[in-house]
Amino acid sequence: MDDTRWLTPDELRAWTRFVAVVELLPGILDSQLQRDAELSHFEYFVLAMLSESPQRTLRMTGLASATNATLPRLSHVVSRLEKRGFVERTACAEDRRATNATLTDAGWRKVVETAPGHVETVRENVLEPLTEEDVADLDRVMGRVLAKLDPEHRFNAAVTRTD
Amino acid sequence: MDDTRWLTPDELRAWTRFVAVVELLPGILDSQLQRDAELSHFEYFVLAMLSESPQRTLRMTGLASATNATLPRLSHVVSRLEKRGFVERTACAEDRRATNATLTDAGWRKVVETAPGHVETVRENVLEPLTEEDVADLDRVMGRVLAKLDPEHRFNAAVTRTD
DNA sequence: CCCGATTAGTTGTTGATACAACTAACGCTA
DNA sequence: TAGCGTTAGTTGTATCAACAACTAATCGGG
Repeated sequence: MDDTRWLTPDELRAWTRFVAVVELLPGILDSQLQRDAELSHFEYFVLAMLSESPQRTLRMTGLASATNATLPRLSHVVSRLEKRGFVERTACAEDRRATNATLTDAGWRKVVETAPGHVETVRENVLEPLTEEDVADLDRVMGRVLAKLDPEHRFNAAVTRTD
Repeated sequence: MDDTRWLTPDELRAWTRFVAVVELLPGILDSQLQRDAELSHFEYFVLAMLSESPQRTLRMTGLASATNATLPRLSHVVSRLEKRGFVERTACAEDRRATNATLTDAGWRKVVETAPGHVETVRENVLEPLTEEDVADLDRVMGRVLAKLDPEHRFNAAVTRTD
């Protein structure tokens, strides 16, 4: 009945630590951004993805897939960002079903002024305690896991590409 | 004005992949547990922490800190689990302000029958794509990050301990 | 022994996400 | 060009988490 392949002690310890970090990290990122920019990490991520896109514009579907959001979720978030003046919706010329989300100048400035604090948080909490070799190992290991979780390389498409 | 220490290309790539995994993993864990056991990952985690504790019992405060939950959040979750018969609240004898949360027999059975599927999901999505060396590196790197994020070793106290 | 401060926990409200249902537009085929 | 299936996006509802306010019990001086 029980043909479960349980984790070895080494695997268990690695997994336990990993899942702890996965639980803790979002809270760290969210609270710094919330405090300093009144942005959730996801909202910041949406703005950042747009800021790196040609014309600072992406289709809703493309943006959803790049941020791993469902379309309904993204639609709500973009509505909020639109109310705050950071994003603009424009009709898509080629396909009248589609909607383009464009980063406004105010949105661009928001990203520019928010990024340093965010980077500092990442550096302090994640990169700082790591050696150069650790960073290389992290990159390799996460690359392998990511290949499993996101084989299509949809997530964060602008930056993640290996090729 | 801009004395930000930006990320090097290597750091950026490692971070980008890491944050992608951090975004994707909770959804994977949640949906498997929701589908197979009607439990969120957090609910499962609460039950699992209790199952590993002496007398299958923990104070609310201790359970909150071990699961990185605020007390209000935990209180609500325990209420739900109590309604479903998996957990019982009992008054604490030594400190009448305190409440003990105890895993019931039904809760224990729930953990026992849910664990294999969960472990299988973890194995398939995280451990499978990794070599033995990768697992060791993951353990080391996460240990270092965790030491920064959770210096008190409160999270998952039963298993994470190094000593 | 009593009063302020702290600790433990619960409850209510507000905001965000998931899920489902819906509208609108495209595209293929007959 | 009519109709069916698919794709793009929005809107409404139910659930869960964060935050604040609250109650109750303990602790630590005077």
